[in-house]
Amino acid sequence: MGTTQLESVQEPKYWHLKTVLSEALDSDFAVGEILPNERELAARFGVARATLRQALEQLELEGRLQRRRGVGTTVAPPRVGVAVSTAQHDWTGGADEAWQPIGCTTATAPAPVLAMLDVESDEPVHIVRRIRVTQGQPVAAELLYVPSASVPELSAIESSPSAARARSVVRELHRLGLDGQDRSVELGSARADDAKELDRLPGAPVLVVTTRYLAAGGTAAVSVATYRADTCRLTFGDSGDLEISHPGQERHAS
Amino acid sequence: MGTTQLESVQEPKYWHLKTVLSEALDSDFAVGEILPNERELAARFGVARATLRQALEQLELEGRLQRRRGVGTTVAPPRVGVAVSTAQHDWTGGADEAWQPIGCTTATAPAPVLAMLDVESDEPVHIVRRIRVTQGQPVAAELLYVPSASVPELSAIESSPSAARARSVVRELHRLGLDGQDRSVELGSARADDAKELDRLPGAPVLVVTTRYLAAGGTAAVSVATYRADTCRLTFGDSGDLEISHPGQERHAS
DNA sequence: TAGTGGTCTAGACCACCGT
DNA sequence: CGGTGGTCTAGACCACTAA
Repeated sequence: MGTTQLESVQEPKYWHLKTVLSEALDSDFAVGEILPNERELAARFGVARATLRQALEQLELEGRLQRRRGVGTTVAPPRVGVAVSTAQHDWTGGADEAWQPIGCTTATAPAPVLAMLDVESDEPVHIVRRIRVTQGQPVAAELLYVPSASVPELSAIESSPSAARARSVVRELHRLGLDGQDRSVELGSARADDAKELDRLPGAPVLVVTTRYLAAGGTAAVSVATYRADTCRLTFGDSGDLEISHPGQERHAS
Repeated sequence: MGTTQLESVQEPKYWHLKTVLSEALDSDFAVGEILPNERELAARFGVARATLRQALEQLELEGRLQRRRGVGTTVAPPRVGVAVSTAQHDWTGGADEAWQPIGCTTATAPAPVLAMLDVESDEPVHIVRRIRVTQGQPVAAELLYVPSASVPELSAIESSPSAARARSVVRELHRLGLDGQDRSVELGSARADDAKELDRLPGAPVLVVTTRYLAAGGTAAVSVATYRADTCRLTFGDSGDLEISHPGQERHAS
């Protein structure tokens, strides 16, 4: 009769811990503040460190915490909204929020990408490496696969430096007007090279945005961009191709 | 001199394990096949079970494996592409791929949702619960927040059954033509109730799609949909509002 | 060098599923 | 019931950062 939910102790410890910590973050901590270290937190809650870590991992996954080896655990700022639509493809460099070409190689594309490109399996394509920086922080690393056919004017300058050739490829790509673009988003884990660019450890959760750029009835290029899942909120502006506003830039815990 | 990368053994065991397993999955296993259990796999690779589990978790995160308590670990099929755009909002029920209204309550919206709605903090809104099913599998659970002002014709029938009222709200919502929709995607972990609908454990990784439906110059409704991150690939059709095709329905390991 | 988070171990018990 | 994955423990050592 009087038993108010005495049976529901089936809840795992780490899950309960996560809830408690989450509420503490809302009320007792400011953004950027550093938490006590894991060993102390574990002792304070009377659990093993592995259990405490399971809770912290969840909170980091949700973008509430940020952990750095050798430093500590800090309260993360709200996720930054990054626009993923309306031809950011048109900006090459410089601006405060833009893609920065890093380098360019020529090789055959991996199978999943090949399936989206209109090229032969053994035909090498340009692979441009770009980094997206927002508010001083790297948020995404991209591989842009561009068939030679899409940038016919690029034959002679093969021996130019990698970063310069990257810019050339992107510039040439601009000359093709885009007819549209297919896009998909899925969860992934950062490869070693992506992790390095994103200042994360390998295996960190990322949002993989695959974009197929359509031009002249075919696939002009394919982009595979990996966004930091802990710090990013991808925004899409479907409002009738109007100017995209910056919707939820400010959002706080409540 | 002749040392070819002898120093790079800094790679964590679980990371190397993941790579080895991933390649084994590509070559030696078919979709749906069950793997040896964790204790045996750990023994076979000469690592602790916790380490083996770390590798399996990564592979599950990437949608390569599916694990079910009491059953075992199976090879997952390729992720299913689910369209997240172009008014699926217009289908109420029945079709093979659609939202199924489950129930409806009336309460005040949580703070983040409130910030997107044009209502007072204490004003209750309709909260419609819907499930999205694709190919017989539940892929998403949604909470649709609808201010009373958006569905003015709905006053009298308060006492109808929950599922019926859910359908009514959605039907009424259709009468407003949509002017557009803002959408964002971020990583989250499944709440207990969502996890139940999605046939997953609480905390499972999900893609949270937040949509703001615009009508008559204001926000007509806000949808918060949580998609299973392990089985779903969200697709967006930006190709000039054309008919959306079903792009990567077939993709295999290579 | 001291302190942090990241990795790893070798166990134990529990919740769940099918038989 | 036996077997599976899920949770939890109490340690140990390592890689990294900053003072």
